[in-house]
Amino acid sequence: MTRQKIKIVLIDEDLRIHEFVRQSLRSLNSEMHFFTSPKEGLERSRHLSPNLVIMDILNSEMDGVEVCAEFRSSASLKDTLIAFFTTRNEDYSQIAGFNAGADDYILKPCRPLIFYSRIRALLRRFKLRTENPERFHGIAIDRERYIVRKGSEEILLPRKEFELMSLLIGAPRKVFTRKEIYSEVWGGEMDLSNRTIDVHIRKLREKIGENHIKTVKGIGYRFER
Amino acid sequence: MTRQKIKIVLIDEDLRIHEFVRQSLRSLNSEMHFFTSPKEGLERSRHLSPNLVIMDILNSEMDGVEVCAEFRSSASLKDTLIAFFTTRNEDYSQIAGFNAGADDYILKPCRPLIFYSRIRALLRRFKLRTENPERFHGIAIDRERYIVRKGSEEILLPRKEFELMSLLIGAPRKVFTRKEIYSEVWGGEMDLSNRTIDVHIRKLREKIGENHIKTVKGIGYRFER
DNA sequence: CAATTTTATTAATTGAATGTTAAATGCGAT
DNA sequence: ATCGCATTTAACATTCAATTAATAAAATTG
Repeated sequence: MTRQKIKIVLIDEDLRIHEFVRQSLRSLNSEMHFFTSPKEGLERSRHLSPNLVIMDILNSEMDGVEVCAEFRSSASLKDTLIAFFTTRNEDYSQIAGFNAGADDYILKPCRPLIFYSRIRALLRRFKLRTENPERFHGIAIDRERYIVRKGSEEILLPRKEFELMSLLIGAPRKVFTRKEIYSEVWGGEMDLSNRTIDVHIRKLREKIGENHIKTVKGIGYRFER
Repeated sequence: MTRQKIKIVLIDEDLRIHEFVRQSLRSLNSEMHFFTSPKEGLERSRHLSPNLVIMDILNSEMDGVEVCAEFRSSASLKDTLIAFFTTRNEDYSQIAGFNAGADDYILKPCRPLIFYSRIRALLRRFKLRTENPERFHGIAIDRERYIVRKGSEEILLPRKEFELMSLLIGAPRKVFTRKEIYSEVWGGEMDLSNRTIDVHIRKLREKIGENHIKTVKGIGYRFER
């Protein structure tokens, strides 16, 4: 099994922090995505499905705690590790951060090595969790190469099919409503007479096997196994 | 829900710290074991298999880092969460702690609420991994997966049955009138000659067992565990 | 205890949601 | 522009949840 790169998202308005994080974590084999706007970071994360998000708690447009809560309420992102990295060292701020579901709260300024150690400790736990064999069920997506793996087979999918697959697989067994699917994969509102989701589901079932995507009539679809 | 108690081991020479930890974590549903000697703590832990060990890094007889390394090299304890709780705030000490496999490094002194938040964040991650829903007994709905759990059984229900079940289970033992049921699940006014609720009740009883939904003649239905 | 009302049960019917295929359209690369 | 593929639309088929219908059983009432 090709070990997947760890995906890290950083959200911070200060570009010097981007540089700090890049440098501190350079020895991790990770793919990093940098954002200055929390809104954009959150939106892009829905598709990136990062393993770890590092962000400041203080942002001009959207509070980090809100962003954190958003992550936790999204089925496909609720397992994402979240670490706050901020100058805010007030008790209530830390407590609010942890209450919102944060996994660590690191104070600025911070030595690169300490920062690296903490992040590595987080990821170490995470890996234990994801390497747990019961979680790995044959089918996985490789966003970097834009393919879906099924055992040793590599399945090439067109964009929409890939995004749809990616969404469903992001929260196995969760039922995604047609609305959810449409807004996540296509964006915007769906008109009811639209059979385009069905057609894409059909093609996915053709390619990955008929038994993986179950339909829940009147609600939507869910991915299994 | 029968949830297994979290097992916590504290190793600290200072008895006031024992008290601090006991107080700070009292709202966790945990079973705590206190030790002043790291040797004893380590030995007893081999039998206890705690979920979390909190310890000072500085001990007269054995260094915390060594203890930590011991845990990590023991097959049965390598999944145990380890948090250092210490006054040693030198960089090299923290780094050594994390290198030895620690999951968090909390500095003394520390506010009880912050301490609690950090420990809870650790356990939150951990529980995701270990909490197995198999132990659950009773009936509950899982709207995300659109299933009803009965013990370890997962019951699939069509939409209306699911919504009806969801309504009844939302207020166990409350009697729902037919009118209430109709307006909540179907919407609008019910016409009296309508037997559709009865049929749905029948199907639910078939699927979740005959004894959970009681008829209150002339009024409606109520759900009991 | 009959008469009446209410609920139970089963089977048949209906209908909306989804499945399926093919054709039309869009769209990027050359 | 044109080719090749991705995506959407359209038309028709199928499925299965939801309802209705019909009959039986149980509870309530006088």
